[in-house]
Amino acid sequence: MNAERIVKVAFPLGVNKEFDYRFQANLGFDIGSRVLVEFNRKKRVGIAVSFAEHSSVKNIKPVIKILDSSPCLNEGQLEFARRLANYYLYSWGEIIFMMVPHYLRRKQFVDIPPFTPSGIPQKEVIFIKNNTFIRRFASYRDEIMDTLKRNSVILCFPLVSHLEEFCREADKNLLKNAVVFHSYQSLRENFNNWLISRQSRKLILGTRIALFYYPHDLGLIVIEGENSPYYFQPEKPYYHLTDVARMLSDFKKTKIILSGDYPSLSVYKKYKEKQITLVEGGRIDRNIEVFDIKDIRLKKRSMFSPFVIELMRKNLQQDKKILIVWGKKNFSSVLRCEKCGFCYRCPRCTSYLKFSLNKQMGICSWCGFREQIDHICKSCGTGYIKPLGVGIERLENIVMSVFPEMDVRKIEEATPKTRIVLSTFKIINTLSKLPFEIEACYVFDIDNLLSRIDYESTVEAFLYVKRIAQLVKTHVYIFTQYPQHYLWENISKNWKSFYDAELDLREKLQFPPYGSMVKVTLRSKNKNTLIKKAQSLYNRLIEEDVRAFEPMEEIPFKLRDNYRYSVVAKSDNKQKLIESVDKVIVSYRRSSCKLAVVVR
DNA sequence: AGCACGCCGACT
DNA sequence: GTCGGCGTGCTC
Repeated sequence: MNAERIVKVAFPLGVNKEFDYRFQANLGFDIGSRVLVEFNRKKRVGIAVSFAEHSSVKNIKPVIKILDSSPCLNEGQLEFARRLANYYLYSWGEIIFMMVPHYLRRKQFVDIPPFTPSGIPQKEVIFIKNNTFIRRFASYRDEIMDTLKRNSVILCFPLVSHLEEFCREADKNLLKNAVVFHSYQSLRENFNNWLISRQSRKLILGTRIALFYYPHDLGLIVIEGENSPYYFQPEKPYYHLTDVARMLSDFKKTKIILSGDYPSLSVYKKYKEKQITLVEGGRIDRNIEVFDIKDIRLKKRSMFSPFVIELMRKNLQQDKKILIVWGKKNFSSVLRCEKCGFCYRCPRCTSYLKFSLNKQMGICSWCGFREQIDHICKSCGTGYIKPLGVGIERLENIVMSVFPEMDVRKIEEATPKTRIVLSTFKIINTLSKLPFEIEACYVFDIDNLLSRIDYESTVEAFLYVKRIAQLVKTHVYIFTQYPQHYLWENISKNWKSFYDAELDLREKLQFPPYGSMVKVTLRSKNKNTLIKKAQSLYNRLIEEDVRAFEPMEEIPFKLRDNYRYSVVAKSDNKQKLIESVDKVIVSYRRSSCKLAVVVR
C-alpha cells in the first residue's frame, strides 16, 4: 500500500491558478518536471510547481505520467517566473512555459540531463558607452571569456540580423561554446540548443527570448544595444528586456553589462543615482547644423529650394556621396480621387492605403492589406486617382528631376556609382558600417518625430540624429520648423546635457523613468461596448484611488477589425500601482473585450 | 486560455 | 421556429 500525495500543476492558461493532482508517493520526481494529466477532458502537459499532502478539491485526477527524467526548470527558475508574472500581471503558468522550449509542450517523455553545480557570481551593473559595436565588444570580451571559465554568459542582441552578423564576425574560440536562441529557429533546433545550454559554462547568444532560457549557472548578462526599441516585446506578455534582465540580475545576483552608443533614460537615471557604473569610450563629433525651414523658405512641397540645392552641390563635389533620410516608405501616403474626393482606405483598419510603386498596389502599413489600384476611381467610376503625400519612392523621382545628371538610388539598390543615396529611418538598425563613405546627410522630416504626442519622441529624435551623424563623414543638416526645441539646443553639446534636460522634464511631468505607468488596452470588434467598457474601467481605477487618464483611442483606432481604447494609470509607487490595476482588471479579463497590459 | 452552456435578438 | 453573438462559469 502506497500513500498518495498532491502535486500542484501549472498550465499556460490565461488564469493565474494552479491545479491539484494526486500521485503515488513512491513515484520519484521533482518540482519543475513536466507531467501529463487530464485537464478539462483533455490530456495536457503541465509543470509541477509544488507538493502538498492534502487538497481541498473534491474530484482530484491522478498524474498520468511524468514526462521528464529530471526537472526542466529548477526551483529558482520557478520563483523567478512567479516574480515576472506578478510584475507583468500575467499568469505564472504562462511565464513558466515561456522559460521552457516549445518542443516540451508535446506529450512525450524526454531524457533531460540534470543540472550541474555552478560558481558564485558577483552582482554589479555597468554601462559601456561607445559609438560602435566593435569597440564596445572589445571592452567586454575579456570579461565574457573570464566568466566562461566558471559560469555561463548570456549575450543579447536586439535583432536576429545583429546576432547573425556577430556569429559571422566573431572568432572561433569564442563561438566554440556558444548556443543560439531566437524566435525563427525550428522547434527541434531550439530544443537541442536548450539541452546543450544546460551543460555548464556556455555562451548563450540570442535575441530577447534568450534571457528566458537562462541557465542555472548564469554568471553574466550582457545586453548589447540596451536602448533599442526592439527589446520591447510588442505583444503579450508585453515586457522590456532591460527590465527583465535587471530583475534577473537582482534575483540571481549576477553581474550585468549594458552596452550601447547611448544609454536609455532609465539607465542614465540609475547612473546619476550611482547605481550603475558608466564606462565611456572615445567619441567622434560630427558637425550637426540645424536650419529653420522659415529662414530658408523651405515649404513642405519644395524641399529643394535654391539654398538646399546649392548646399548639396557643394557636398557632391569630387565624386562624393550624400544621404537623404526620409521617414515615409512607399510612393504616396494617400490615394485620392480628383473628382469625387474618395480616398482608398483599409477595410480592416482606420487608415488610408499607401501606394507602392514597385508592387503597383495600395497597401495598409498597419495590417499589410493590399489592393489593386486602377487609374479610375472605384467609387465614382470616372475620376482619376491622384497620389498625395511624398513617400521615399516619390522622393526618388523628385530628386532625379532636380539632379538629372546624378545617379540617385535607395540604399538597398545603391552601387559605388550612386551619388545620392536615399533611405528611411531603418538605416540606423545596423551593427556595422555602410559599404561606402558618405560626405553629408540631409534630414528633412525630423518634425514628424518631434510633433508626435509621445514622451519618448524627443529621445528617439536625439538618438536618430546622433546615429545618422555616425554614418557620415562630415556634415548632418537638419531642417525643422521647431529650431527653438530644447533638443537642438543640446544636440552639439556633450550628450549628458541633453540627457539631463530630458530627465528634468520627465521629472516635472512625472513621466518614466520617474514614477511608473501601466497602460491597459481594450480591444473589440464592437465599438459601442468597447467605449462603455473603457469608460467603466477608467471609473473603477479612479475609485481605487489610481491616478489615471481618460480612455484614449489607440493609433490606428481600428486595427485588423478591432477597435482599441487604452487607459493609462500613473503612480510613484510601482508596487501599489500594479496591485491596484491587477485588482481592477480581474473583472475585465473575461469579457467580450480583449485586454492587454503594458507595465513600464 | 479554451470550451460549454444559457440567454436573447433577428432572420431564413 | 433556430442561428449565432456574447456573458458567465469551470477546468484539479
